[in-house]
Amino acid sequence: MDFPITADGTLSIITRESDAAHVMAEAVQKLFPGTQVTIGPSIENGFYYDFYREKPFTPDDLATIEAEMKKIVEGGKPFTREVWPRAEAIKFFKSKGENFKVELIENLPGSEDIRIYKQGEWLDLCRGPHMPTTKHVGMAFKLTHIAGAYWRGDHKREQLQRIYGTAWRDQKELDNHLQMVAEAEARDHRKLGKEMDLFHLQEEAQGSIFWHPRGFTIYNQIENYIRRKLNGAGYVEVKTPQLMSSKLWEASGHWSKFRENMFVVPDVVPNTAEGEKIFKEEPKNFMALKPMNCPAHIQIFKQGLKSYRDLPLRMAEFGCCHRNEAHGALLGLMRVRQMTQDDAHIFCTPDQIASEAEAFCKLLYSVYEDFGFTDVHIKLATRPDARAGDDATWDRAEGALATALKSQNLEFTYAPGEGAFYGPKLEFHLRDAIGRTWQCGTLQCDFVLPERLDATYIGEDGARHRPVMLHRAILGSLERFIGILIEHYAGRFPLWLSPIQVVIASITEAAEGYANEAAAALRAAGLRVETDTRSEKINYKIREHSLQKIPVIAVVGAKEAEGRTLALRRLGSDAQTLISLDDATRQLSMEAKPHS
RNA sequence: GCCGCUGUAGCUCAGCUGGUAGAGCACAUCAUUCGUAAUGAUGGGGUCGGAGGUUCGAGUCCUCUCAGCGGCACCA
Repeated sequence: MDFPITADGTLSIITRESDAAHVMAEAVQKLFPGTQVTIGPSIENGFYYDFYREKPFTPDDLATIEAEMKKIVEGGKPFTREVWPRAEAIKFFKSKGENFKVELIENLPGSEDIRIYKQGEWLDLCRGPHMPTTKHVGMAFKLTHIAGAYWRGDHKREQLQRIYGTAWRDQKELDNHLQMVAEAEARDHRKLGKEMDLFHLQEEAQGSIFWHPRGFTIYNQIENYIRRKLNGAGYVEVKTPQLMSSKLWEASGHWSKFRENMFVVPDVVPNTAEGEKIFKEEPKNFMALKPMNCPAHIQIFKQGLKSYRDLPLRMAEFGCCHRNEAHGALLGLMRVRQMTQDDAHIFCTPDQIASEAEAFCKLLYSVYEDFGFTDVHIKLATRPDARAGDDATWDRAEGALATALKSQNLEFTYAPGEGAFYGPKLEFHLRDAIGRTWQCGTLQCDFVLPERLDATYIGEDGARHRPVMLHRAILGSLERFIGILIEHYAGRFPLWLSPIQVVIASITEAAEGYANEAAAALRAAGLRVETDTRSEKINYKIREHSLQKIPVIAVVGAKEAEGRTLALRRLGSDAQTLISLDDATRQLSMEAKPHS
């Protein structure tokens, strides 16, 4: 950096990544003439640059580009900063056929300088700053992958070719980083899900999960845990229909806005004869699999008269929802077409929003703490362009959510324009193994749906009033949350969640009877226990169950049978503790007791 | 949905320029009864995601299609 700082702001000392992006762009333009440059920011652990080129880059091109980059780095060309008049900059980039740069400059606010960074002959429009020379980039970089991306993030605009890379101070740092990426990939929930026999997916039900017995044990533990939490927090639980008439979705507004993502079922009896059309007649009425639970919950709310004394009414459902997600969006457990939300709707008065929002945040954090999540990223998504409701209502709703966060000193960032059409929302994001963040918890403030579906309560004044509806979920969907949980624990679940808590492995046939007896004792205490009495060596059994990430292996041989003891071995340790069967039962069942 | 990559036994993967499929693990059987991360032997198992095409002949080339993966877009 070779200019004084004149404005307030934070300055990232490390500009290596954006330097590397510039070097990459120069290399690409040298190797692939005619390629247009667009933008190339630094990102977490790396950088990317988007190029416009008819022919996409191939994985082989990456090595060629890297080699060219190394030449540029060795050249040690100084980065120099220039400020150009707008018109000249536009003229220059136009003459080079850099249409995207021209568009960028034209869209810069009039007051802003057109800053150009040069590295020898090559130059780029850039805010900067940069290090003194290209040599400062160093050799510890690597281009990691290629992807498509839209110009300006707009799917109606040109598709660009994005090249991602990562750059570090020295080879050791780079190796470290690559090593960490490899380790993170080993925690991938899809890989562990297969290895640990938790669930699977297949073509015939793409985007929907086949839960295996072990995976479903985890699922049930979590559902039961949330149920206890909700009971303790004053919720009531309901169950609503899977299929409902399109009329209800029309009334709620979802039919017009989200129909293309709904699974619609014609309300017609199909033909069964071979060779005939499936439907005799063009269907007139349609049903839809519910993509969300709120309209159904309002139907329950509307049964009978509600008084202000009934509010806040917190209605929960483990609601199974279907959304016809775009094919390219599906991803393991993280993005599915059938999901079960830990959903609830709080019907309340406007005065109650703040206290309910606050109580919800507390509840959410107590749940996340039980699972050991500390890295939670909160976003407050505000009014989108296409929305229902007037601005005064939006002001109130956004204010209430912000207040709830501030009152608990929770840090958050604004996501302008990303709210739902009916109201603003809080999003609670968690990270997966490779650092991607996923929305899990949410709290949404809705003044619109109660209006559309005509929910009312009788106020103190004897008149009908509109309740406010708070949509909220803590886990989000069981599927996604379990996906994140698998990666979070790297498959090593705490005892209360582990599908199999104890494996009793016998050393010889003579111990088989005692192994079964001990298993029965542990099961009677509520533990999930399996026995392994195969005629295999104990080393073999230990290895197998350790790889299966069984938290406790109890070895029994003649000695244990004789003394009615268990030799316990914990996952991740090779220490053995000899303990009486009675004590083990007490101790393990205590430890396996789920949270509440 | 868009761009790119991938798709071979239950799993992980090999199969160069086209000549009618291989390994390890797993599984089955037999032997072994062996104290804390892999006992040995034998055996069964795939037509190479699907459809079509080129060819005397295709896992290997071409077209279409489906799915998965990496991103992008979307996400009530």
